[in-house]
Amino acid sequence: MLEQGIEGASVRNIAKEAGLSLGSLRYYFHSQEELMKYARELVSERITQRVDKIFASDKNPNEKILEVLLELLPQTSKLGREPKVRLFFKTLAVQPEKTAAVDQDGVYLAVKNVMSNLLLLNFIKKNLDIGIETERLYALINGLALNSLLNPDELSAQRVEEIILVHLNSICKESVK
Amino acid sequence: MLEQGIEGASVRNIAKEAGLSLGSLRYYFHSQEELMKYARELVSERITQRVDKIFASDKNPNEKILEVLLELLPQTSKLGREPKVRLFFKTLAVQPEKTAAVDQDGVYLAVKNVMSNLLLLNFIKKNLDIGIETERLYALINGLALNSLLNPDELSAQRVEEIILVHLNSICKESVK
DNA sequence: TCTTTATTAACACAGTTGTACTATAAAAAA
DNA sequence: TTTTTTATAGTACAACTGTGTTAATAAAGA
Repeated sequence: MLEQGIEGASVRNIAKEAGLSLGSLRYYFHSQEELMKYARELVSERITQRVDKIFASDKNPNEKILEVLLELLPQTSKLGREPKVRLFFKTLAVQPEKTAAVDQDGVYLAVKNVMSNLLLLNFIKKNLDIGIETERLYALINGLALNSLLNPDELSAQRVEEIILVHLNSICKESVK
Repeated sequence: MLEQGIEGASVRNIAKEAGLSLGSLRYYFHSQEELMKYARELVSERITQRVDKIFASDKNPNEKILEVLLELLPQTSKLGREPKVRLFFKTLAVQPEKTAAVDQDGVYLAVKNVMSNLLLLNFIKKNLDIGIETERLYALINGLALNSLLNPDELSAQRVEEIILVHLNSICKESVK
């Protein structure tokens, strides 16, 4: 996927990349859909694990939350390949009859996690609707992921971080900076 | 594209949908890339035209701006198919060596237009970086487009409008409501 | 009327796709 | 040792892909 795009992710190419024959690969995965589903869930799990690890570290909350959000984006993730591949699957799902559920999206879980943490810390400005703010942040993350992948030059890692900081500041109280 | 997804957009299927033979279609478009480029630009142009039309209407600025932004999203556009197809092309571009330039994206032009209008009207809060706010709004629009297409049930048209209104209010002065 | 151009259709070619089936080798169990 | 799983590889098939070529038809111009 990273080298040849979605079209290159054929069963044959994947088998070749894995050093297996076509028959061998199909011994483990009886269909392409099964293989794709496994990969999709694997990527989601890895992202979730990485996010949990950051949350479990002993930094201050502000740093944690920023680091988590940056970890979800292709340009700024230390994980490297996973957020990019996740977006590939996401765009692949933009197909009739192939819609993947949101709940199994590690990024959505991470965003919800970030928001409930901000709420628990009493960082959120008054009169904000948490549901709407969660979906707004989730959309921002997905949009940044898409844009930074399509236009890495204009939307650099530093730029992405600036935008996320601006957004966080806009939903957090003045005192938190 | 709308019926069978990106994979269904083969030269043969398009010819059939257009009521032409394969040879006839290739008389006008010598390659698939040429055909795709034409369609991509056509969609972008239509969106731009629609946006210009709204800006040229005689409503009050607040209404215009909201209407323009809603027009860029699949669920809320009165244009109907174009924003959805545009997103298909956008996700199609998430492929190595196939990156389409941002400048020819009608949606990006529209967002820039919205921001400079807000600035001209003196609606924007003080101390905001216009460049960053433009990219933030552009990412939000693309994210909303992606999410509402993948999850039309949770992210309904009304919900999308609420989110956009919240975002506009967050970057505009208190007096503008 | 004759000739040139525009338009349509049909077929062929080489390549790729997902899937199914079969034979072979290694490992484990009896 | 024999038998049964586990694992790997190879091949075949039908369907599709983009592209190229060639023939036939309609329209327009000289």
